[in-house]
Amino acid sequence: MSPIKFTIEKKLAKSLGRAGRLETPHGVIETPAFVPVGTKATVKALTPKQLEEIGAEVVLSNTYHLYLEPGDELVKEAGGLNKFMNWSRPSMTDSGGFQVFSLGAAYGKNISKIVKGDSPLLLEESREIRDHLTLVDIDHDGVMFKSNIDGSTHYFTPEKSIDVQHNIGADIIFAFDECTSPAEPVGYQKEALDRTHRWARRSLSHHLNDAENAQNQSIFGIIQGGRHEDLRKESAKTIGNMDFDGFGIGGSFAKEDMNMAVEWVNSVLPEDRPRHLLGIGEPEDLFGAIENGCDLFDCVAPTRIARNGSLYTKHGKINILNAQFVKDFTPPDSGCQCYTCQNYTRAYLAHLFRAKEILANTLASIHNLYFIINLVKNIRLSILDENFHQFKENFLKQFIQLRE
RNA sequence: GCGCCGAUCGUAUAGUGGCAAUUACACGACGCUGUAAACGUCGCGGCCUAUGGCCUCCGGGGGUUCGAGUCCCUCUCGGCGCA
Repeated sequence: MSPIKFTIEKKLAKSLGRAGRLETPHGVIETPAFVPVGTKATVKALTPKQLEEIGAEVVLSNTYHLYLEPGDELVKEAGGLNKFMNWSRPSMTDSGGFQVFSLGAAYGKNISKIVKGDSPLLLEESREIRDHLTLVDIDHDGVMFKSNIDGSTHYFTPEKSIDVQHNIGADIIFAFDECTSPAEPVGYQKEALDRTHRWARRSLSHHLNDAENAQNQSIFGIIQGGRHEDLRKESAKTIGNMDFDGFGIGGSFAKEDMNMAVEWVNSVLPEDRPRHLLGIGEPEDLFGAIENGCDLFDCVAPTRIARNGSLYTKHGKINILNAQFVKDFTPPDSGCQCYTCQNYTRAYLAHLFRAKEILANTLASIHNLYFIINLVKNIRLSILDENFHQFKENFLKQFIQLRE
């Protein structure tokens, strides 16, 4: 008996999209929904109260980070993630699978899990030999991590990840997977995919063997397969046939074929369980992902770019540090109903950022998260109101700026 | 008046014969997609027939030298000391 319950309220005509509700032990998530990332049991620069006011329905923390600091046992002792961080709504933890990528293939390199379709990384002939220094060593059974904090080594297996996630105690946990680099050739993607599938099976059975935790926590399996249709479909079939409560879609895409890759996967996955597109969350990406059947999205982008001075507006992103905003006394995004836009000007934010004042991070994060969360809520409404396509067109027409 | 020290990109600095010249901050721009991230990258004298070339440049003037931010003389300004 799964601790979560997913119901589809309305389907989008002639596509895989849907609006629904996901009931969890800490309350309901109306889907599609954006999930703010609170890696170390905090969404950086924001209090849980601010998160609630913004409209966040769920947050995602990270197994690897909490294991290292302050330690999953301590989180358990504190009463679990929700109690520890004073968050009363639903919670999730990522399994650490992303760190296999970010501390591994991506370590020290200018590489992102999403690359442009014309990126040289995708060309066979430009691929480098995998010999650069990383903090990760993958083997059949698990992954050796070298802590980015103090250099100590830690071995993660699927069982270890699940144990840690049980201690942390989020409502939804993820199977331990290997998030691959988009620069990996298809042969490696296949090898990694088989490993991820074996690890999924082990994650699931280890979770279900712990009856007490399995009663309170649900587990999502993760689909991989890079940008290859056959691998993606194989993965969706394999993971979809396992008894997971929901699914995560992970790994690397070419930006341009993300919609297609998501469509490959979601056309194979059982439709009665929620699908979480891991790590995706730029506005222009959300429409396609929702249209192609994804229900949940987490992404660091809104909060990270906020702290670095980029703000979403209905006309695209702006860099508030640009000289043109120094004397701009209009709100960051005029018409926006968030606390920041209701009370502060671009000039003030520009000042806070230039002065490196800590409030800059908070006000910018409030705005960007509100922007994205509200965008997804409005997409949801547009599905219920049957005007998704009109809403999408109107939004993107304004948002995708015509650059020169 | 005498002596000593100092003057280099907006600011603070590095540089004791090969230098368009170090570093930091500031400034300008860009990037960030399951957070190694309040971070990172690039630019910051001018011009061009521009992965190279030319001109100008380290308070002013003069000198030594193949070559001077660097050595010498002198002036200006500033600091300190002695009168």
